[in-house]
Amino acid sequence: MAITGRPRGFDRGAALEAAMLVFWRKGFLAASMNDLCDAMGIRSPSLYAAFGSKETLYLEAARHYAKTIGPSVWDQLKNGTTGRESVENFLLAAVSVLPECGKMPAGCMVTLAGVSEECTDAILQAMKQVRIDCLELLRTRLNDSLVTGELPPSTNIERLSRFYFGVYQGMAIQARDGAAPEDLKGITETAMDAWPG
Amino acid sequence: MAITGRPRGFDRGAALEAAMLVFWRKGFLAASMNDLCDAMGIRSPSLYAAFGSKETLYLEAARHYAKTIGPSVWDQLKNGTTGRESVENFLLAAVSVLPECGKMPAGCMVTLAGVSEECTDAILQAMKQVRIDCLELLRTRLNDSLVTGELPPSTNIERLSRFYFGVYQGMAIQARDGAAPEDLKGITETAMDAWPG
DNA sequence: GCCTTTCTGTATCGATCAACACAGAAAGAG
DNA sequence: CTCTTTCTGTGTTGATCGATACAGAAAGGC
Repeated sequence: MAITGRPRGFDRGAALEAAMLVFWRKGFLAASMNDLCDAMGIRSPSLYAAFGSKETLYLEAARHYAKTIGPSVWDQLKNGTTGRESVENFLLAAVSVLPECGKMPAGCMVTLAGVSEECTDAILQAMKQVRIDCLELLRTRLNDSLVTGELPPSTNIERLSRFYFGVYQGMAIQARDGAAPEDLKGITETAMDAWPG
Repeated sequence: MAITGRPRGFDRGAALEAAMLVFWRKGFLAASMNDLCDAMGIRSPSLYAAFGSKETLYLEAARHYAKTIGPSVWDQLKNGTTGRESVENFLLAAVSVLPECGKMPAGCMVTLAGVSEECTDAILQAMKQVRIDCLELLRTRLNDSLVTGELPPSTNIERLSRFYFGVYQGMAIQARDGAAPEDLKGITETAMDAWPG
């Protein structure tokens, strides 16, 4: 069956990107349909036809964030010969990504989303799952360092991964408050002083 | 001039406390007048007569939070013979305050407020000022340890205070996600490993 | 050409938002 | 008692929310 009917008059991917930026900056509830339509350059019937609803648009925007923005930070956990180096690279990537930069809002969309009960249950659950997955990435990397002997056998991996995750989250909030990259870099360097050994 | 007129039929302080809990849990935007009136046990004309508007009610609720909840954590910075002990007491207080407990929502109202642009400018500015004041409390305490010689003269106080503030903020977010006190305690203990020396 | 299909623009839906008008109720002052 | 003052309850305001109905426009298939 060939495609037929009037073709869509806008770039769906570009519209999704624009919606992501609005949700990232304002959150789910504060981002009104007017805000979204204006940023996406379309009218609401086109939005609903292409994305379903405000809620499903948010979920897709969050997935888009996790695919395009997230990896620039979290993939750094695979970049490093040692666990310590990997974690430091991860935090340093956060230093350069979290501050406001051009059209990109400050902070992390996933970290700041759903911390207040302003979203639907589906959104809260989805965002929480992403955070669980992120924590798991840290846990996995640190566990690798445990089995290779880089970390002493007595190391509490759960505790250490939660700590570095918390450092990332704290940096995300301070970035929202306008912290400069050098401020965040200081946090990173101090956090690395807590590395075991 | 003696007081006259029909006396208020509700406890203003108790109503403010109830409003604080609603704002704390849901945030400014998601907390509707209906939510607030129900929790406070009054009708909206009484609310407006006693508190002005939703915005001024929020600001007063935030001040109430800063006077009643905040000190249980931040006053610990004065409790300790050394700076290290004070900071550890501060974080341990956060461990016991941040998780959900009875009617108290999880997390820190000030930390979670105004991270998304869902509030009025006045609220955003007020909350940011509170966070600035908190950071200053840490900076002051650490500087004391610098002048007493507990911390080496080369210590970067700005960096260290931002670090421990970030740890607190990260703990606040993880508490929102349901982290248990023992999870937060692990973060605290790891963070203390970063103490200079 | 015409038919079918899909998208776009206008205009609007009911619901909910924060805020308030107004009248009655509850106190003290005289 | 009456008068004044202040608070409470009912009901409603205009604005905005997310979401659509509907008609016309723009494409392919025939």
